[in-house]
Amino acid sequence: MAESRADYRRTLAKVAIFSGLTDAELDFLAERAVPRQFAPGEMVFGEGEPCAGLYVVERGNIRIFKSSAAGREQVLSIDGPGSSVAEVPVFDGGNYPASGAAVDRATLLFVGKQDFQALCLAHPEVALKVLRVVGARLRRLVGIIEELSFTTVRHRLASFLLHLAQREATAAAAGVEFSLPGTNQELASQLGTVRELVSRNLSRLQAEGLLKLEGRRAVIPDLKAFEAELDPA
Amino acid sequence: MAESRADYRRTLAKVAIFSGLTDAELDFLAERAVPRQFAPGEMVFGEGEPCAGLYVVERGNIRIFKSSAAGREQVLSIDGPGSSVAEVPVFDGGNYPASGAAVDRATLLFVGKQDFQALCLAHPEVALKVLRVVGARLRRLVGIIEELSFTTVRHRLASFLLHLAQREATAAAAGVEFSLPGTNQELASQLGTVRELVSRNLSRLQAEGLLKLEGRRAVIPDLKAFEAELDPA
DNA sequence: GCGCGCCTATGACTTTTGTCACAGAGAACG
DNA sequence: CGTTCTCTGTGACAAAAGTCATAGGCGCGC
Repeated sequence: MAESRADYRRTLAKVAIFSGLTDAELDFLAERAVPRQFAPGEMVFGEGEPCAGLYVVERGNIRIFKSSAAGREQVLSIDGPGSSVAEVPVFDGGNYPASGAAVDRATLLFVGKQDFQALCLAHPEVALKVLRVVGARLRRLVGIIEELSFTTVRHRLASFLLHLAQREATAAAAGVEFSLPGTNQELASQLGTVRELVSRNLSRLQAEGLLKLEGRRAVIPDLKAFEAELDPA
Repeated sequence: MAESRADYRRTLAKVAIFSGLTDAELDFLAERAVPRQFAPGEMVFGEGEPCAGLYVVERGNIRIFKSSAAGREQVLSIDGPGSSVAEVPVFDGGNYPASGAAVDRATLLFVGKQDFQALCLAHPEVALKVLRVVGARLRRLVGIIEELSFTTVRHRLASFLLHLAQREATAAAAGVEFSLPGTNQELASQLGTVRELVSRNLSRLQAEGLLKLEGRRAVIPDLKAFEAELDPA
């Protein structure tokens, strides 16, 4: 038990909103944090449910999304180890604004609402850190709105691929190779569209020579040309 | 001077994030707040500019929006008296994520970044209140994403009209009358589309008998029927 | 290695959205 | 009163998004 508590503490210390806390303060949280295991695809919380507390990702990834009556989903963010999730509803007392589900096998630490609020009152800097994190989240949402409102599926897909490529980018290498994360369905729900359009647009980019596909491996032969595709449209 | 400072204090006291502060604390802010007047349509701040502080709306309305290279705009929110604006970039140190402009003749109070941060450190509850406000903002953004991603322009327009009508609603009256705010262009940028589609969809709703228009005055003859339009689609 | 389930690709089609051009209503102003 | 400006309404298109149905690939387990 003492050992796992030490583990939790290590996990918590890596989280942006808890950085800078003393060991004693981390222990306060670690003692109260409840670890929870999730299978791939398992729901962590559902949109509209009352919020009991926040989660910290220890292992795996969690996908935050909205779902429509027609069965479509729109991903709002995917958070990995070291991220915290659902800080917001903890504070405004409302329900979860969106659903959360494990992408893969994931371990999360649950921190109760009251414990967290107590911590914030005792340590004003924590609240400021939460605000920073929430600010980043807000920016991301604004970015999604911008993309949905102004750009085409093709553009969003290209921009998504570019981000993937830039992560992998080995300096100024000619051809960047990377692999497509998840299924086309999952890509679609991140881009705010449907499976078929992802498939079609991938084909189209390939036909135009901007992209080469082999299964789930993708290569962008000419990064410059690819980027140029994003500017005008 | 002392008089206008008392005015500022009155204004600040009405703002959600400053509620509960003592008179002395409000004075601290009121002394440092800088009043600024804006003409209709005038820019308050532009997307990407470094953020110097937040604004409190004393009179008038401010529109927060994104604009695209192609000249389209997407409104994120419209805030009236008693609202605060741009709290977020104050905390994460980044630039303004969107632009702000006065809708009508408006008076805003500017509160510098440092003054505000100092206040938050001295009064942890303030930070918690900011988090509540930001939480509401975040929910609204998620709502916009949901609508853009899942629904048609027609649906968004109908839902917008319904909200207007419900405000005006005199109990369970048969026909609700209200007036369309702003031009079709402005409506369009709130709904994430273009002028023509607003015009066309208004015509269509009218042709279907769900709506009656006379200039900018609108009447929904049968609220039930109108609402029913939103459920299935 | 065969079948099954899940995923992809794609053609054909509909609906929705957006663009362009232009005509006309209505207010604002000299 | 006529001019000018802005806003609306609409027809005619063009482009993008989404739907439906179907064929085929790939991996996994029995």
